Amino acid sequence: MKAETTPRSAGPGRPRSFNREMALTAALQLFWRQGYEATSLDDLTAAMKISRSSFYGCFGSKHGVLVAALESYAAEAQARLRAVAEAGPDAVPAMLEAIANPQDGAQGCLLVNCITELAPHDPAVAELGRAHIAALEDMFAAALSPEAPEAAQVPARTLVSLAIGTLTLRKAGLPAEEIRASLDLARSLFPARS
Amino acid sequence: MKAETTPRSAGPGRPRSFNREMALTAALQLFWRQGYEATSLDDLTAAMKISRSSFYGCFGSKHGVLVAALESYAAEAQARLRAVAEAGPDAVPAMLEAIANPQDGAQGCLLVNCITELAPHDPAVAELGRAHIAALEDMFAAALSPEAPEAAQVPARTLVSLAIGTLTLRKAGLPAEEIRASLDLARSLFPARS
DNA sequence: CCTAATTCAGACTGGTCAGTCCAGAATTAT
DNA sequence: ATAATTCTGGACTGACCAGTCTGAATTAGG
Repeated sequence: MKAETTPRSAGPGRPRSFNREMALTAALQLFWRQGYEATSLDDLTAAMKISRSSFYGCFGSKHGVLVAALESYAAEAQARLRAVAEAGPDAVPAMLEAIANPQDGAQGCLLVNCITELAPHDPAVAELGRAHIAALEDMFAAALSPEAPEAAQVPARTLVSLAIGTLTLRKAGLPAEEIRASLDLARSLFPARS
Repeated sequence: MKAETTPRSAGPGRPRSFNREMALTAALQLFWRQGYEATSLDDLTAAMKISRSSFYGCFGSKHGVLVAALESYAAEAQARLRAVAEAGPDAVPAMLEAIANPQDGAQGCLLVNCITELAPHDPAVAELGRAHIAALEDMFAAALSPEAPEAAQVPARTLVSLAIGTLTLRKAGLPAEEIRASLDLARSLFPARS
């Protein structure tokens, strides 16, 4: 039992001079834009505007801040998608659009990026990835079949695959209208109300 | 006009003591398993069994060998898929299976991996990725509608998205039977002969 | 004010990175 | 043979890597 890495609750001592959430968001953006291996600790501390000591004191390691960023990202992405799902009557098309055609430009989904880059050698990332995929599936299943979501798990998974694959097309730089045509077709195959 | 990086055709001088194709294949496997950034030059030269001098003399740079490996990979992957497409009457399901459920285990498609890791900052990789995706689309379109492939371009693109997305599910470690169920559903939505 | 606790800035560490270079080895042309 | 040309092993380079450490700054309690 030695030093904790998490904030030492209250008590005496100099207070932290930065906001953990803000710093985490800056790290998240950097990982999103550049990927994990391509992001150095100097990149991170510069973007987060904290020193190396603060970084290690607060997040433990480069991998630690990645995991924290992925958890934060997954929670926010799921909340956003849930809001889309509950917003209107045609949930499935809106959800497909929200995942596969986001406003964030061509940087894709942070979790998909990290699964592709790291999952085979990083169990923590793989586990977070599976959990996120399962959450997306559940939301699609609920939208496809509100009364019996468990019966719609397979088509829900197909839709998740399709949305994720479309992200790769975007990332490769395919023209937006070509992507839209393909998504429109996909939507037509999965009627929102069964 | 100085040294060429490609084999100086014939002429005097010591002949190369390694096989370029074999070395390239070793590099390809390494990039496939580890990704680009995570693969060091020491990793590469060890796997290729050549010295740094030979590496730079033959391939020019780490990025150069990646591009060569991607070109080789794309050609072989397309040839393999073409063979699958021409093998039997039910081309579309067989092609989906070949892409999304390969025997290579959970390392995905090298080109998809590299698009995700590098495309936004690497125009050469993005271009190779788009070309490969277009080639896959053309093959699916030909399988969907042999007489008028251009009319099937949109569903073909949808199928490519789906196959690529399924690869990500595999990479995250989803159980094989869950993936199979989703692929089976997708197949049922796209009848092979129109 | 003094002490304990905590954070912070940034110097420092040993190791690794991609890429260069050179001396020597291997081969062909003359 | 000898010269010309090319390849190869591996030492070398300067930059950068993730992570550690020291000492000063800042707070609360006594």
